[in-house]
Amino acid sequence: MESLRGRGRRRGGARIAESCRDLPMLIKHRLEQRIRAALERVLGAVDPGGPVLERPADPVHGEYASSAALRLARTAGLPPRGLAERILAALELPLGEITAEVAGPGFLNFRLSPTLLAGQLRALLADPKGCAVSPVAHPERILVEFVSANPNGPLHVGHGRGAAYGDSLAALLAAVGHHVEREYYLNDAGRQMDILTLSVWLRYLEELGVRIVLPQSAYRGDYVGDLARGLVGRHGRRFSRPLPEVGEESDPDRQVDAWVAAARAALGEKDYRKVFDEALEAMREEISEDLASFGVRFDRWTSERELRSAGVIESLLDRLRARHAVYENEGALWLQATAYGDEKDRVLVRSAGTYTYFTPDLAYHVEKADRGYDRFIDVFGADHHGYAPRLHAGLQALGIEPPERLEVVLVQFVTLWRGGERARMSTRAGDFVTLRQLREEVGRDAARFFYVLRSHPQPLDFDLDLAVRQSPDNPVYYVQYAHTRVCGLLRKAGVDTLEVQGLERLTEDAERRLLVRLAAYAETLHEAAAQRAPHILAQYLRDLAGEFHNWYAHTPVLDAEDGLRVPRLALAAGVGTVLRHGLALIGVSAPERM
RNA sequence: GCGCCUGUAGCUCAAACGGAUAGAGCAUCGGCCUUCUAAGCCGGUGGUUGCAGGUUCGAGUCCUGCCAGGCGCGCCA
Repeated sequence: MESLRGRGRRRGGARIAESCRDLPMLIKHRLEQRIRAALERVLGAVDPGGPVLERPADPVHGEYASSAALRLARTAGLPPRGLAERILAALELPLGEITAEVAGPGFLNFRLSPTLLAGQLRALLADPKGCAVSPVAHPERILVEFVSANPNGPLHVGHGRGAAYGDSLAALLAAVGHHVEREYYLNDAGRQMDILTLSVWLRYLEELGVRIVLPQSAYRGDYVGDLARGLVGRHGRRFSRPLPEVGEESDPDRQVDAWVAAARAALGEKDYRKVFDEALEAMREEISEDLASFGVRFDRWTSERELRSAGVIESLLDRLRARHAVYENEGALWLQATAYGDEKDRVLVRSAGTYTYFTPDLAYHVEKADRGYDRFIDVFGADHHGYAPRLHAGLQALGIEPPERLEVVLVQFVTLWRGGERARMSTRAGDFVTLRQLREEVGRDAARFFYVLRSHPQPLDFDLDLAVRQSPDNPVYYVQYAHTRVCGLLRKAGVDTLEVQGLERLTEDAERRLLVRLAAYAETLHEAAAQRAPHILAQYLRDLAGEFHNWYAHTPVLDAEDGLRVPRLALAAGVGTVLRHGLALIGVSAPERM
């Protein structure tokens, strides 16, 4: 956990602080340290055996609570409440800022003073761009690799979840002070690309009037036909050849490989490469456009093909051989993955001489490690979970330490429902709803918010009919509307710069709840980033919007009684600032009017 | 068969290394627009947290065993 920089604001201070990184935004951590210190004074060095500080569900228990006395009562040989009293006596609280009391069976409850809350809001308003979020104590260079869908078909709604998750995660990590890069690994060299090339060529022949039968493993989505028609448009009959004769194979994989070989022979290397390149380029562009209009941009697209031609695979194999981590068996080259925690040894070079999917991917991860990141996070679909131990094994075999530098996050599947029925999603069969269709139907904001509202290890049911039909009821509008209302208030008030005095007078229950919620924003971001869980942020924003709507509906702002207008405007401005900041992190717009 | 993930209101989901009365949205029922945007607010109904044990002051959360679903277990990617 990060430690706080700088000292806390003293009570009653009207001055606006120093620089934003010195602001005491993480009250929680500051309080936590004091409690630990008090525990040590009372009991000596002990393991608190659990969290020292929690957030009680019920506001009557204060803003923070500690259950440490309950847990430590036995080892201390004291009744819980008695121990809590002693801890309380030993606690050096910032006087006038936080009050504490013993409650219930032995909880310590903490309440933030209006002065402290006012200071938090002041700090927030002084830093609208960064929301006064103090950075982590140890910023890391982090690479987040996500989506990385094979360029052999359009992105579908499953990829959309990975895109929304990965982008939001990267934004969160950056917001708490890490140096973050977003990367897409483009599998543009593998067997799947050959199969796409074959599929496009066969469709192309069909466009020219040849009767064809697609091999079982070929791609058959509509987009393949689009690619084929593009070829016809640009190149006419340039790729026209007699349909090759390919013998029957019982194994679909071998069958399609035979077809690929036949297509390559028929077209010749140059024309084969041309079809390949055009299909690849068209897919790459489509993917990148889809992502861009989904609000997702990558700092880097790493091409497998370029990695290969740079010789990374050969040097990977050399390094593995030098470390005696590979062996030959039945004509194939195997990684001794079982020696590094994997369930099975893994083939790197097939007996046919080609590489498996794993080999260039491992080389890619080695290249990432060589680039010097402190951490690289892979966002994978849940179907890849068996793949993580393999990558870890490969890196360990190379002596790349520590193992936790590679973090694999698994995002569960999206099940799509349409007309009350599950829609199957298979790239190969071309039977899927694309990310583009989703965006066009439900809109980018709603789609991104919906995706990220659910925790990523949880399978997601995406009901298209519902998402379309209920779009005005979608939670994203609820949050956006709160922002709109803030903008309306400030617009009507006609103020550019807000005075930040008198904030201590915001003492209504609803105002206090909002102040507390705003003060917790920074620690919420830290929590969400540390847990790799953007949904924590999304849920926070929804809660904040809810508390704001409630307050707004019952509290006059522009016509507030004596002297409350300015503080209330400031409070609204604080809400607007956090909503804008938080929505930006999850790629959702914050409109000024709706 | 083995491994990973999941099981919470009618539906979709929250619940921060175990904490106080398990919360939202949708749906449903009833109120609130001459007053800062009703894409809103207030209230009601709705729960044996899959089942059975265990650990302890305390379990949706941890352990064991069942049940149900998803995914994986390839010289596919």
